Amino acid sequence: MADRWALATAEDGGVDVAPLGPDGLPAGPVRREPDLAEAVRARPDVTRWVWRSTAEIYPRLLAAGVRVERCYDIEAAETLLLGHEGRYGQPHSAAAALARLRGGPVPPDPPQRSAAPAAQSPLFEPQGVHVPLDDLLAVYTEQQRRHDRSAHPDRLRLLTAAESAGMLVAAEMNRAGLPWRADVHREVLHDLLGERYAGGGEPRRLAELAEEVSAAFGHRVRPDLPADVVRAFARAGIKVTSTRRWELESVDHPAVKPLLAYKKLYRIWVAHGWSWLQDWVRDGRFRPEFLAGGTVTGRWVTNGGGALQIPKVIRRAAVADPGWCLVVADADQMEPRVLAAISRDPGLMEVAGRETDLYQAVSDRAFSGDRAQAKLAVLGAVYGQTSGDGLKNLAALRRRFPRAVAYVDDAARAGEEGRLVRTWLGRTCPPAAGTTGDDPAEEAGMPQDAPGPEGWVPGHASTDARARGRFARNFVVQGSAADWALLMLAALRQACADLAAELVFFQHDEVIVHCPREEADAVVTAIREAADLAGRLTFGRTPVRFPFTTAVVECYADAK
DNA sequence: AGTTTCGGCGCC
DNA sequence: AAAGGGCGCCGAAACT
Repeated sequence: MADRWALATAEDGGVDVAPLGPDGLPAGPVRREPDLAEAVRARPDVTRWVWRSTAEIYPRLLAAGVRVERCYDIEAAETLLLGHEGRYGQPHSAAAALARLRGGPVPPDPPQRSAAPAAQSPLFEPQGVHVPLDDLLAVYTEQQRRHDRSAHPDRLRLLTAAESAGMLVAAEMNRAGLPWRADVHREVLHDLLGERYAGGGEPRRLAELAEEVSAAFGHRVRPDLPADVVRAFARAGIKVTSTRRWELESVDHPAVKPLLAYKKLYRIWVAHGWSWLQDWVRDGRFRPEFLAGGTVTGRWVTNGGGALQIPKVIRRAAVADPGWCLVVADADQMEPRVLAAISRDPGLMEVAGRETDLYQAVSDRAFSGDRAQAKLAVLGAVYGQTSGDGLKNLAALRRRFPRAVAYVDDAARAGEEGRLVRTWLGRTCPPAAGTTGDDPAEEAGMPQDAPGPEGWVPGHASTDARARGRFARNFVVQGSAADWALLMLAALRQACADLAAELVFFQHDEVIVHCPREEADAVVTAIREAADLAGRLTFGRTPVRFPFTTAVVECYADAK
């Protein structure tokens, strides 16, 4: 039996399947099967399913208890290939790809489905899209050629495989959910916010703090309205331009303290309060919808529930099932390690070749032991800091790690000049990212670095172009880190397949595995091995190591 | 009345 | 000390 098969869904709920040869062409007759899940279940030796969209097909398989080993997601591949070819933003559906191949009107992509809170059962899946198997295969074989035509076909193929694996992991995580104790969550809310009042208004603690703020000003002020607060400070003779915390912190006025306390708690209340619990937690699981490849850098996003922004205090409610535990694993200083790997800077690679604290080692070499300064400098280089201490320290960083800084500087220049910028594996930055995209000069194809209405700024680039430069600078690091993280996840997923362990959470450089206590050691080992393997696969032979800090805990809040 | 943008802040 | 990258979320404000 061929290890690679193609699959196309049909209107009547059935599927067409066909084995593929090593060249990607059909190696046997197309078979019509009445049921998707049974068609896949009946072929356990298939190691890779080639299909249109994992997000639309795999949840149906998981619901029927069918797991697949690998897949090739044609629409995810199309997105990556279009970006790589500098055709960012063109429709990525299989139907659009086919139209481009055959000539003819290219259909726009269907609108994105919005998230459904867990409280509403998703009974009504949208009407599926069905592309005939022959058409899918035409797109697929052309995609193989497009991979081959790229500058680094091996890397781009790896990226497509990793993105496809990410789609599988996301679907499995969406099915599993993060173990969540609603009772613990309510306790935390009550401790922080006090009782709720009937009528749905502010809880007690927020109401008290609002009273304190009003009392401090001597008149009624609503702390949740920035305009109200700015006006109140003005009446008190204090000029503030916003109510951001860092600005208020330097203001000497008795309202500041309760105001800052209010804002902190208000945030918990509106974003992760009782209504969040109602909407997103069901049957002991928090169920966000993870979307692999949801950002241009390759980082994931979640649809609903703010799953990637769970405040530290709220993590108290993420508790393993009885007899199980959470293995919480956090990659140590992922971004500078990735910068070392992609820039091949000898000094930074040497530092990143140890598992010990990278920022401490950088500071020993370039900042006379001041770790905080070293960290600021490194992050400033990665984020494109333009002022402040980070910029000053950038010079020291450049002296000691010239290739690393040059690498991100080159990316920034390419971004400013509107050239394509890619991650290590070939994910491509959209040329106009970081801007509003509605600049008339861009539409008219004028030079991207023409001075804008704000006039010429030092650095020989418009404000817009410099924003693109910062974006591109960050993109190569953040995006290459996402490349590595995807491969790490894929490897970890395969290791967990032999265990009862389930991946339940992923956040850029952090992963949570829910497993029986007796599997914890095996999972910790699997994470370490997955990180090593991902480092080798992604970046080739480098001395750079990717250590994780792991914690085996019952409660997420107890990790680190 | 419904939709989009803004402000502020949570996470990395 | 000062405000650089990526996101999502919510209510209010600003629109159609």
